[in-house]
Amino acid sequence: MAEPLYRQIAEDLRARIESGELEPGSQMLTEYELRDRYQASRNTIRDALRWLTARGMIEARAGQGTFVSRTIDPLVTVLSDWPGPESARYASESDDNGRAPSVSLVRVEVQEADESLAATLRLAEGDEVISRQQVRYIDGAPWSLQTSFYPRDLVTRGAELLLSARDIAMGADAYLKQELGLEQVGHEDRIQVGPPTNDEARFFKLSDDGRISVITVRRTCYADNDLDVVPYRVTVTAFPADRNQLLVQFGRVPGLISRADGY
Amino acid sequence: MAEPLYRQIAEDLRARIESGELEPGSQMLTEYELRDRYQASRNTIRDALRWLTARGMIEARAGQGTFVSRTIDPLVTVLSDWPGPESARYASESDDNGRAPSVSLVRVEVQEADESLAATLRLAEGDEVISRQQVRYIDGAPWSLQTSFYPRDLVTRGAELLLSARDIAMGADAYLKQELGLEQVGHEDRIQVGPPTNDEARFFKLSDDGRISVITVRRTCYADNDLDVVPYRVTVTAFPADRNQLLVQFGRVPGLISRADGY
DNA sequence: GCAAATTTGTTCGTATGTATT
DNA sequence: CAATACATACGAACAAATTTG
Repeated sequence: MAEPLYRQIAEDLRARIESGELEPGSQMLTEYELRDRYQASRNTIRDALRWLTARGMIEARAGQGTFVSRTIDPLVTVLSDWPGPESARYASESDDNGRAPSVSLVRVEVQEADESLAATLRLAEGDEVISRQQVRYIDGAPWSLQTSFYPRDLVTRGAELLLSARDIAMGADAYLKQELGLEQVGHEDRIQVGPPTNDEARFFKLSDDGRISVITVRRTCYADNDLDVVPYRVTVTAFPADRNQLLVQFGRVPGLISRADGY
Repeated sequence: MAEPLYRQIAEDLRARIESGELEPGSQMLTEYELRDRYQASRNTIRDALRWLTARGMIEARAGQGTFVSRTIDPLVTVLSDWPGPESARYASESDDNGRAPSVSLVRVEVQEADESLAATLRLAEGDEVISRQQVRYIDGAPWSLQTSFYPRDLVTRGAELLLSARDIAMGADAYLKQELGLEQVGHEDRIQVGPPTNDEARFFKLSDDGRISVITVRRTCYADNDLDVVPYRVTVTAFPADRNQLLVQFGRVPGLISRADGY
């Protein structure tokens, strides 16, 4: 057997979708109709449909039918211009498409730093950190989930608004500068991609087949400290890969004002 | 039925894997043994295993058995320090793990620009471009696939080595500067994640279930031109998401020398 | 609001094919 | 070649979700 039957059927359907014969959003034949059409068992048809589902080309809705996937217009997040977790500049990132973004209220917790977080923030494992979580919605659908971690120490030193479950109106960066003289001089983003956690799948309403990956951006922000730089915040953002893209700009590029200050 | 049987079984196995009871690399019980163990049919067991496979937790090998996945030590590619497609600095990116990287010979072709490429390089659709393709291996396994596109015009103006199917020893950037005075002043990276194309799946030996996403970085490089900047190269790199991470640094961060020149 | 019809989801049993040891 | 283990394929029945009358 050169190709299994279910793959042949899947390839045939794929060709019809890619040729445009089956339009995005349109309903496909039912499993029983496809069984008759291809002279195969329903289970074999289901294997073929599963193959297409795994590639995001179709989606099945129980009780309704199977539909050709619509392509999502991705939201582009500019990392190099990314102001931080609680900035007012969110709205401007996507309104070029006329979509309505919104940001949830902040959920604030005091947690103990795990090993990885402690190492990044140069704390001891178990030291307390403030976690500030925000959700970003577009047209009412959850789009990204962001959690910032600050050493508890910053509150002790005067940045008490970090414990407030509201947006910091001036932005966290400006606030930390005003209260503590803490100024960001650099940051590092680690980008990794993997299957969603159960929480993420539930939160973003991702199909539970693990098909859609989540892009995780872990940003460490650094402030000046005489000779060295010290980390003062870690921000972890989860972006479902089916609706997000990232953009990074360096130096002089069209549409970006050159910044001579080093970042 | 709160949870389908196959999901209950999958969750039980997942818990055993995550607890360490089933070690990475170890062989799991066979489908028939699991059928007896869980008092379910073999097909239901297979549904449970498929669920775990979709999450990359296990992998089945026909004729051998099913095994708990080993975690791959990811290669971290530093985008902000990424010199370009044909630099000699590749080797230094991963040898901290003692792995052996290598870069394939270049495959050079003259192609016609498609709509997207033409728009980015400010050409007309169908204009000729030079494509230079390279493969990167680590320990003999394909790790990333990179294709750079240059306007054909650059060869006419004197950069004839672009048509040579060998590495440009001094690096493409230095070569273009020497021959044409073309100097990179900025670049933009667009990062997107999606299922592999058939070609990518075959090339990277990804399982054909579409489980592992591919990170695509599309870099546009800009050179100076009096008032404006002009694009002169597009580099598209495909990174299988199971073995790659990206790192982006801005401003002053530990381990990075601050660059005051704007990028 | 309920009942029927439609459609996908889950589960079982069985048989045969293919890859590996 | 034989044994083992996963892969493919078929048929059947019932459950759950959704729409429709």
